[in-house]
Amino acid sequence: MIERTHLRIIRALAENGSLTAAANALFLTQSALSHQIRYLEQKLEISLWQRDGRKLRLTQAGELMLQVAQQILPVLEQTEQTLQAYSEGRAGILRLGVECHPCYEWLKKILADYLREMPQMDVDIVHQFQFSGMEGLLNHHIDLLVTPDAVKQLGVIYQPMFDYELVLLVAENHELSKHAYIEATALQHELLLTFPVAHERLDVFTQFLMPAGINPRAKAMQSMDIMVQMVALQRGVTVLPNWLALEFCQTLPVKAIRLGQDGLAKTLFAAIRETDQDVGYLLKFIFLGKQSKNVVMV
Amino acid sequence: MIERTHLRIIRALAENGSLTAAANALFLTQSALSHQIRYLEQKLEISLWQRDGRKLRLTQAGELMLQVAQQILPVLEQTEQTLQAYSEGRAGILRLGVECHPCYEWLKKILADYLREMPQMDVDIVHQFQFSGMEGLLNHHIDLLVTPDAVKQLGVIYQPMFDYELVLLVAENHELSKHAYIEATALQHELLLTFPVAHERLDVFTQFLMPAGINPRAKAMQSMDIMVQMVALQRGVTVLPNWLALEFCQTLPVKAIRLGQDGLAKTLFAAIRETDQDVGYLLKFIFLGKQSKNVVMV
DNA sequence: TTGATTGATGAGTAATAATGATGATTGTTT
DNA sequence: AAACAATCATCATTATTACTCATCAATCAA
Repeated sequence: MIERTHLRIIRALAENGSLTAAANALFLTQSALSHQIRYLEQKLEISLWQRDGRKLRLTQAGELMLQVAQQILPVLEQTEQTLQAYSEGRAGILRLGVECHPCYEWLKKILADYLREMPQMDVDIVHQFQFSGMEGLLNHHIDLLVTPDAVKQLGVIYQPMFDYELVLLVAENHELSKHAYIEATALQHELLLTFPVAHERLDVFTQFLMPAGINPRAKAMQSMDIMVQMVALQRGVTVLPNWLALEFCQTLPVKAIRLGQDGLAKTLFAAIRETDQDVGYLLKFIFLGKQSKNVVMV
Repeated sequence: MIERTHLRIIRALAENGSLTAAANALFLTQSALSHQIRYLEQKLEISLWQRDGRKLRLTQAGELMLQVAQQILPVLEQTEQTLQAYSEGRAGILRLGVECHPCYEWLKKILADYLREMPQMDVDIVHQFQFSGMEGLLNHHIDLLVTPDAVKQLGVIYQPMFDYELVLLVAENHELSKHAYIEATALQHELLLTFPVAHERLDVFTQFLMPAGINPRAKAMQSMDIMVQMVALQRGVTVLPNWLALEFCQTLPVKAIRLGQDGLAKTLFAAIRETDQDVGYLLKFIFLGKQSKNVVMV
């Protein structure tokens, strides 16, 4: 019954004083407005205005409609603006998932840039999942998953963002610190400090130690900073992304050493649902992620 | 851009789970809804939903639209209901003007009935006017004027509601109380207690005393009740509508006497603007006013 | 695999909205 | 007073928009 036009007409009439003026303001003819309101009046069996001389005067019903118009039209106009922002990928909620500790460290470096460039965006970071980050992505609990494992999955596409290398971190005066690189056997009798996750989810184990049949003592630590402190005090060794390791090398007596002759190369991927391939704010994140070398590698 | 249909469609989709179900709920075809949203999506360059299997899932933009729909649609629906009530004359604000004291007394008797029969109506009573009640009516400060003077006025029509008679009220043991009626000369030496308005606006003067050239002492009183008390105590006489006078006769030692052989007949009119001739809540008031004999004459 | 369900899409039709022309009324100016 | 300008209502016509029908593609269950 009551359509947006009717509200617009009533408001324009109130603002411009006459139907003709209102029509001009709305880029329509006076006739059009007259008809529109007439149809509504017929439907509702009500009078919205009365002629008073050659002007129109709103009836009580008309005044009510005007109030409603002044309440509703701004909401619609605001909504259109916000949707516009959505469409240009400027606004929305970026729901990010991160599963691994290095991913989270990397994300912290990236995020400030993203928020600076996308002032209308909110960001939710999820790192606890019922089952896995992938499941969170498929269930629409998150819209983008930062992961180093590009496991093939129907309906999900991956974009590589950031290449890095996992390196061993040892104390500067540790005997291994003299080597340019080490083999798995060198770790046989070391204490390996790790993030508190299953060994199957740690690349040092799956891609370096286990293939060589080596299984050193390991100790899970809650805080990365304490982990590194302990390395500096020769109470163990650990494995970190090279860009993190390099940072610590600058402030602590620790040294980074390549794992294997060729190093243990990794890539951070952005996983998104295939259906979200052209969602602006996701693409923007991926774009910034690909530029992250400049931000992360100080 | 965003029209009511779009909001209805999004809401129906959210409520019914599928487009087809939503279409049924709206008595439209699935195709119609699909098209409508498609056009809007094109206009706004935005996606409101995505296919997810054979169901649809709202995007963030769609969720925003849903919120807006849930905010706005109830307002419109409520407004239509209220307008419906307006159209049937059930709701609105009855802005009444009263100029004379007897009118106000009469109104007090009527009003309860009106409010009882029109539960959704509010009533404003205006008795102070810049210039006159008529001016208030023409300026749209009031919509109905209760007046005993049906002065011809362009654009204003009168409806007679209630006939009454102005009578003299004297103490029971006053010498005039023996007469069935009195002439103006009988008041020559009486103290006339009046409402606090100019004598030209009092019918006793204009239609009874002045034509006979009589000009008794007069005293304006603020309260009608005190005025009558003083009459009962022989401290003066006064003139009241017969139905008010009769009430006092039942509780106080006072008597009502006709003014002149034929009595001083009056009529209360409802004055409304010609343009409001078929405004329901005004007609209802006039209708009840015409039945007021039963209410007022106990 | 088949069949049923659901949504998208294109073409055609029905319904609605806008226009232009005209007449009536009102307020102003000559 | 009379002529004029401004304003709104109304009618007939045209332009636009919304809806339906038919059909296709994709999904899901039997």
